Amino acid sequence: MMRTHYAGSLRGGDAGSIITVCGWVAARRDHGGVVFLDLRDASGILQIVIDPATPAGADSSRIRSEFVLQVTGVVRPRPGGTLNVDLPTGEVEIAADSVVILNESEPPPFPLNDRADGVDESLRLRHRYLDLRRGAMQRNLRLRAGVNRSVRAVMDAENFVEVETPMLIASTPEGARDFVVPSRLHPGEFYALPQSPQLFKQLLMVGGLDRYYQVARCLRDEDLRADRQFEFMQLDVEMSFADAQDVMDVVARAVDAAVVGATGRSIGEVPSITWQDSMERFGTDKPDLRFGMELIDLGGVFASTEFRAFQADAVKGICVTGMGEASRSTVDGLVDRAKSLGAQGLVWMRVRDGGVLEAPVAKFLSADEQAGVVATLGAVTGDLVLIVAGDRRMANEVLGALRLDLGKPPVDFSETDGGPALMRFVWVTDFPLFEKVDASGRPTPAHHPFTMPHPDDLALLDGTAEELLAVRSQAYDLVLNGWELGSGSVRIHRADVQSRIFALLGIDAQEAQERFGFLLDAFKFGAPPHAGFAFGIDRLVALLAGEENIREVIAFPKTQSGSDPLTGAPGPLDPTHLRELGLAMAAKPKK
RNA sequence: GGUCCUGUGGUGCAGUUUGGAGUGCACGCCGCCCUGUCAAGGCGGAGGCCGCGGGUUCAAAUCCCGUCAGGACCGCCA
Repeated sequence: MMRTHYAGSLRGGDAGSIITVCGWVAARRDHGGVVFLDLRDASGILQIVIDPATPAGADSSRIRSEFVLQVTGVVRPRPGGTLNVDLPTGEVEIAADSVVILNESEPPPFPLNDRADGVDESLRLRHRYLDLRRGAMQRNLRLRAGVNRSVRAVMDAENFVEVETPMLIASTPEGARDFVVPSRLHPGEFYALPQSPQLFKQLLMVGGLDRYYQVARCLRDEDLRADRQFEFMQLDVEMSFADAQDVMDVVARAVDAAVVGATGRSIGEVPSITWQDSMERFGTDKPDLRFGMELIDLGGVFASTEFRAFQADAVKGICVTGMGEASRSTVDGLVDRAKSLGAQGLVWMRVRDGGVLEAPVAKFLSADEQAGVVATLGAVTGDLVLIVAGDRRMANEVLGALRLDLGKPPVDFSETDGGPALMRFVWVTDFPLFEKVDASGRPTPAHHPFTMPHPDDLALLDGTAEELLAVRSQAYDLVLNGWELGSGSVRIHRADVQSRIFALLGIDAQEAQERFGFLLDAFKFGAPPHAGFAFGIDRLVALLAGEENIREVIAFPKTQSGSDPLTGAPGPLDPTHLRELGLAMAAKPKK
């Protein structure tokens, strides 16, 4: 046994014990005679005192940062006046009898304490094994493990069966770009890595598993973002003989358990909003409910306006509290931002005393219209009113983006100012079945092609493009503070309905049979009605950790360009390896 | 595919706007001093391809072009 205690576990009550601890040197304070060491292990930091007169003093001048030590000594209360209230172990210290240097260390390339907060991320990733020693990373990974533990406990308790699904599967060109793996035994053929276990979990329902879950790795070859990696983890759930509400209830219990475990606070009742309402009020399908600044329809105010720009499909506005004094360049920046988001322009108005509007376009607006803007938006002196007119979807999305730019609070669940931190979960329901309809009248699915249409809208499936876009699905998203945590739906469980949807999507019978024949076949043998959900573990953990970026909660993440500074991946394959796989480079790669 | 930001001793930054000697700050590192510190303190020292390449100029960390790397975003992400 190399140690008797964890360094961070010792308290005043342990005084008098003779103990052995192991860990890394976090700091060394050499007074010429007595030497203080801060010894760090997974549990925390403990002060070691080395008296030059003891055997432990022999090597003390050699010891440097990140040396690995085994220290034996007696726990003793710190002398009066030298207690450290900032340290959980601050009442005690170890008077070292013996210090064994288990390993030496070069000076670390960056500080491993809080000073590392600003260190270049690629340097941290190149030496991730050092970065992981830092308290912040230790906390994040332990938080992550706790979230996994909590959700598993709920799923287990509710009789869900954990089933693993394959990583090497057939490529399906729908949706995200697949990562592919060449087959050695079948030269010229490829496996794909799963974007999600979607089809398998539906097959598990046909297979009578009744309730399935998996903490599943998903892979998508799409560009990376602060909240997106090639690889990510989902709590994947599927339930037979269940409706949307059953699924949402289970997911809410799993998320609640994770949040309670992490923060001690329940998420409470999760409210719902329809997709339609979310788009109209927040200009997005993942609304951040931590603040207001809702989008207001000004169509009524400008119903018979003379102002050309407002004779549009939709006129919508937001009122930015207290921004009326913003500089012209700031406001011009908002105009540029709106244009870059696809707006024709952005009308802005400063609200002055008495509801007087100061704006370049004021002269084009009647007194009634100006008064209507102020009244409808509830604007007061000092506010800035922003209005976008044009296509309704565009106007909503542009204002939704501006709303976030101007109002989004930082990601932070810590207790601030003694008040409760803000977690605003919301279910977004009644998504449209189709995202858009192309020129030939062919729709693309908003969720995935296995989503059950809303029963009231089935008749619209034979309709015009406009009617197709109005078809609602039985799909639902869980949103937290503007982050899409996950989505789910009631699935199609009948071969005839699934074939009809495939046909609508332009997948003819032969193609459907080739790609998804196994699913359609399975549906011929008594597939139960089923529904499911999947939510992103990385995103939930990041939000619970107060991180803006999921790389901070992933042990070994990729950079934005998809490379790994630690291992050097991706890299070239040697010619022998390529030949074995039946592959040849079509062109000399760049670099 | 696109827009924007960043790149200066091991680390974090200032210096770039308005070209004039690698000039500065903090930390770390090395040496010496120091027996109660808490990211100890004092004194001294070492350490630089100003990401890389090209151009303009008498002169480039600084201006221009290109490129690489990292980041934020748009597209993309059923």
